[in-house]
Amino acid sequence: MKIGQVATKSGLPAKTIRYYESIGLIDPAGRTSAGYRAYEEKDIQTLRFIQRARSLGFSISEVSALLTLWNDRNRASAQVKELARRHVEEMDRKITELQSMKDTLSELIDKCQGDHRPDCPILNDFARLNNKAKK
Amino acid sequence: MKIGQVATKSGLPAKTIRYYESIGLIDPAGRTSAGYRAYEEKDIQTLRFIQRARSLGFSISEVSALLTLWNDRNRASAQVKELARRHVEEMDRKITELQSMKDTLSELIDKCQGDHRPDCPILNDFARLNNKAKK
DNA sequence: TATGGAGTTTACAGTAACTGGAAGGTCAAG
DNA sequence: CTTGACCTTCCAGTTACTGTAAACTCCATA
Repeated sequence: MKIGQVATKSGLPAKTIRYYESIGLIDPAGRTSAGYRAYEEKDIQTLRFIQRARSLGFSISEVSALLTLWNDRNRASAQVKELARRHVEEMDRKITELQSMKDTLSELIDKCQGDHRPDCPILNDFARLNNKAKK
Repeated sequence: MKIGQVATKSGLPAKTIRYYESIGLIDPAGRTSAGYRAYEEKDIQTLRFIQRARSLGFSISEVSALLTLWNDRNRASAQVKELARRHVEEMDRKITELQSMKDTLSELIDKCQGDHRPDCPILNDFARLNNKAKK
């Protein structure tokens, strides 16, 4: 199977598959006599695994660890769970941070008339000297 | 005032201030006879403005637009409000996406025993062929 | 058989927003 | 005069790709 088909089946762009190979996330594919990359079914499995993990926000290096665990018949599920739990915590931090930024900005927006006049509480706030903490 | 002091007062690393100058976000600073960058109070204002906007998640190019608006005595606050509203929408999208990823992963984690045995619903899910939609 | 188009190859550059590090100049204190 | 703290520039690295170019390879049709 050539890279285009694998791309379709795995949900990853051909370009991305080559990239993953280049950084060593996946093993180099075999080659046809013409130099085209040749894949098998199990490669699609691996690529889909990666696609799924990436879509859940795992970084490349986390995916790499996950792949190792996946290929380890003797792994303890506790290891995987721990990795996943840490990832969820990280996501929680990001969500909280985004939410807090959003709340702050939303408040500012509510205070702004948003008309033809130049007076704007949003810009005023940005320019204020001490806005580390909200009173 | 030299860059170190400005860094402290603005809340931005000196390195970052130089970077902002290099990409044209801020005007090149004046120089002392020794070649050191020399700043005035109003520069700190600007830098703090940038710091604040960046801390609220605006991209550099959005900050650039905001700066232009800030310096425009004839701006309409509606423009600023619109820019801010779009940014909030973007944040909302990100929050929703993160939350959804987190929910999916959390479910998987709940199903995993997390003990010494290798069986792991998390990895099983990653390896499954069709997990685009959850049934 | 020639040609065209789709798919493939590599290599290099660009993206966002910095951050780290090296090599060297400047300045005030001791 | 020598530290040590700051300052300068320049280049590389980070994350995870994506875009582009030039050059094959393959298959089908004219």
